[in-house]
Amino acid sequence: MLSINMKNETDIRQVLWQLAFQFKVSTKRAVRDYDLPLNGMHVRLLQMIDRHPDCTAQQIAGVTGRDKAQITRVVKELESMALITRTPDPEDRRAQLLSLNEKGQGLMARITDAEDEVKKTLLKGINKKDQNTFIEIGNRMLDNLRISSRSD
Amino acid sequence: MLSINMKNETDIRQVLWQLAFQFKVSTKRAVRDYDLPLNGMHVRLLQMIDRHPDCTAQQIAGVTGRDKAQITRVVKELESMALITRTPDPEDRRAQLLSLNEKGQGLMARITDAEDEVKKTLLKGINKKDQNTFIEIGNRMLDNLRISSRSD
DNA sequence: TCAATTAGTAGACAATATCAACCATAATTT
DNA sequence: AAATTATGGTTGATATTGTCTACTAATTGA
Repeated sequence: MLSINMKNETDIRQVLWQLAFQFKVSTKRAVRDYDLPLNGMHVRLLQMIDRHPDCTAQQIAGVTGRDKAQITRVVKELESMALITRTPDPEDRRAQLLSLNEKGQGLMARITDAEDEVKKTLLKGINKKDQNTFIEIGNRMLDNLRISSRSD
Repeated sequence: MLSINMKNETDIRQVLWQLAFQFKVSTKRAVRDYDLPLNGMHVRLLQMIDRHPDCTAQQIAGVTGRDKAQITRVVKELESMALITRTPDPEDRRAQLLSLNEKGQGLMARITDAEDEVKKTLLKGINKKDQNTFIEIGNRMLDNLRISSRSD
């Protein structure tokens, strides 16, 4: 057999890409199964706003690494769906503070249910210690990538 | 401080999404820095074909989980860029065997260079054992997701 | 032989990402 | 204060990626 199989060894890239893709697909399906009229970015932003109340679009763009134009659009959609409210930042009249309204919070609770199911599937048979190890190593990788892109 | 921060604990979702996104961005930048006229899917498919010579579009769709229509399109683009060749499968005249031609192989070598740099950055300071642990746990998660989506 | 599958294609469309130009406000410089 | 520069957000254009349906040709199985 020798080293003929080298090209087939599991690559970190494969794992990352596949994992992200499969997770996205699973989440999408779960959200759909819960009859939530939301796409991936809607879900993502609602979560961000839920986690960071009174954040600004700019902050979300920074944390997620997405383009601010994209954030603007999704935020506008969420507002037109009456899920979030935008209030001008008293400290800086250019900025707007984002927060979930009641309807948004209700939906968020159902999103959480849907995602918890996916998480339960994802983590089946993986003990707490391994989960933490995975997250810890993953975060170190993230730091590596973020640092390198800062000094572009 | 108490448990006020619970909502901010690092979530496996955050790690997966961020990692995939940042990795994609880094790879894209690296490919661009090498002046390779390719988008993400081009790169992805070239890699697949390089790793699995004489594979079919269907196999790629299966392994990556992507829609076969999408594969068809990218394959056609790669062919029109004269990077791959399609030969009818003698065993099954519906199928076509994909392989890199000389130009494709040359490009592939440069893609590998670009991606190796990203990988080097990603894995900086993470020892081999941790890398393997990460991949191993990641693969277990992948199996979980794949199994669950089979029995839809 | 005939029905059910399967590999690939094509069209339409939704979702996500990127880029540049722009406005209003804020911060900085002179 | 006036001019300049930087920042938060918006808009438009466009590229890329993902999904769904319908279709053809070839294969498989009963």
